[in-house]
Amino acid sequence: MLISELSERADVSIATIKYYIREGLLPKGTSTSPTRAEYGEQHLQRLRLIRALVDVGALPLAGVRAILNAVDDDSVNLHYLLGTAAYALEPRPERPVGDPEWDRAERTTDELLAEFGWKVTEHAPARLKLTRTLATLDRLGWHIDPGLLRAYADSAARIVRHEFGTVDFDRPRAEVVEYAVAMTVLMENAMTALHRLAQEDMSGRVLDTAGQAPDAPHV
Amino acid sequence: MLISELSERADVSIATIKYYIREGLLPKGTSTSPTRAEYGEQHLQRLRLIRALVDVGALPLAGVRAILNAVDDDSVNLHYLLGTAAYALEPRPERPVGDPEWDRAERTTDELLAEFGWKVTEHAPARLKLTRTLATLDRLGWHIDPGLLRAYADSAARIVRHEFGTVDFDRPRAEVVEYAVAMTVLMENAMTALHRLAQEDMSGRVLDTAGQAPDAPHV
DNA sequence: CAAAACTGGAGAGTAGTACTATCCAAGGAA
DNA sequence: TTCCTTGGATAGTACTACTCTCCAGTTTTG
Repeated sequence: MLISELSERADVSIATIKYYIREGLLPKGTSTSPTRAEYGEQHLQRLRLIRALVDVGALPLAGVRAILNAVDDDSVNLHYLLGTAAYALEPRPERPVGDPEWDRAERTTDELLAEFGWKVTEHAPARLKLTRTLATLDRLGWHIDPGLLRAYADSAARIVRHEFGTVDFDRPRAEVVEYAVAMTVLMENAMTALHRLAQEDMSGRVLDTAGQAPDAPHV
Repeated sequence: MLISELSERADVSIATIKYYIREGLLPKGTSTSPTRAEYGEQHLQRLRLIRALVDVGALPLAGVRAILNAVDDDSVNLHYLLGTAAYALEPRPERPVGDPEWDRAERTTDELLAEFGWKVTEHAPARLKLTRTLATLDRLGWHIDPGLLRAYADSAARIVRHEFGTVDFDRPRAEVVEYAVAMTVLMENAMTALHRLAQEDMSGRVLDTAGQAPDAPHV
């Protein structure tokens, strides 16, 4: 197909497709004449994946590029690829030194990981993210209930067992790899959405709502 | 305290503090002379909350402003405030018409909400977010296992019960309100971080990792 | 008491991200 | 043959979140 058809089928403007090609997110079409190039189904699928990661996953293009490079590199195994996705999802926060809140948060994180027997690398972005969140809450004067944290971790473990149960590792690598990336990025969205829905339901049950509708934003 | 002390204690540059005041995120200090103004502890706390929402919660400043306006408005009850926070967290996605994937996803969302008995408004951003995520996965050719979705929802319900258990509704309103906002925004971070940590652990157990370390980004 | 440093306030300038628009000459379709 | 589309390149735009510079008045310091 020509670029115009690709543009229409993926619902992405030609200018944007050209931009993605320039930026190395999408491979070039195969030239058939000096002013014509042919695009295939794989271009369409890739374009849809990019849009999904950008629109739904809210990833910066640099992150998308990092993930796609790893996806395309056959020497990268799946565990490592998931790691790459995790890195792309989060800019690496640097660890402040001599910060009492950070040190306390780090201890809490380490204890939790030990308690659940989770083996993750020292520099896993998610580990730093958790630590930073706990340190920030501490700095704001709120100390998180350890039981709540354990409930989160317990839920995470349960969910991940479910997720891995749905992966068919016998399918072609490219397919498994794209599925894994979509799982990591998109289902995280679904999870936070469900969290907020449960919160809205619970807050409606617990709190007085008489006279105020919660369906109009207060901006 | 003067602006320089506020800047130092909150670890935010004077220029940025001035910018926040201009943008209406932070109230002015009380002027003591034409070139001097006094800032109090509440300025410091507010500044820390802004930084937490921006840095850890990755909220845009417009979203932070919307939340803070609702926090400061005593006529806004807690249920409504949580709704405001939810709106600030997500730009309202518009609903495409005549899109088969979207319609299927919407049906899945509605069924799930009905099954769990969650009462949420029609236009809840989280509801649209979930629908959009499911529609996107559908468009990419992956159909989510209903059991997995139910596992997510189940975890969300369990977590929210825990969260509401830790809130002391008898404390002063300002305190409860800030706690609720922090809960919504920051603990979501903690949740996704734990999800990724559980994923890394599981992927290390299930997949071959020989010869490759997952702790260096593939960029 | 004079020089240096700091203050609040205002406006302009900057860096990064993600496009979007314009131009061009060569090909193809009506 | 006339018009439209194409690939390729370059420049421009919109938005966000600061950051810088300037100013005149005010403290602080030597």
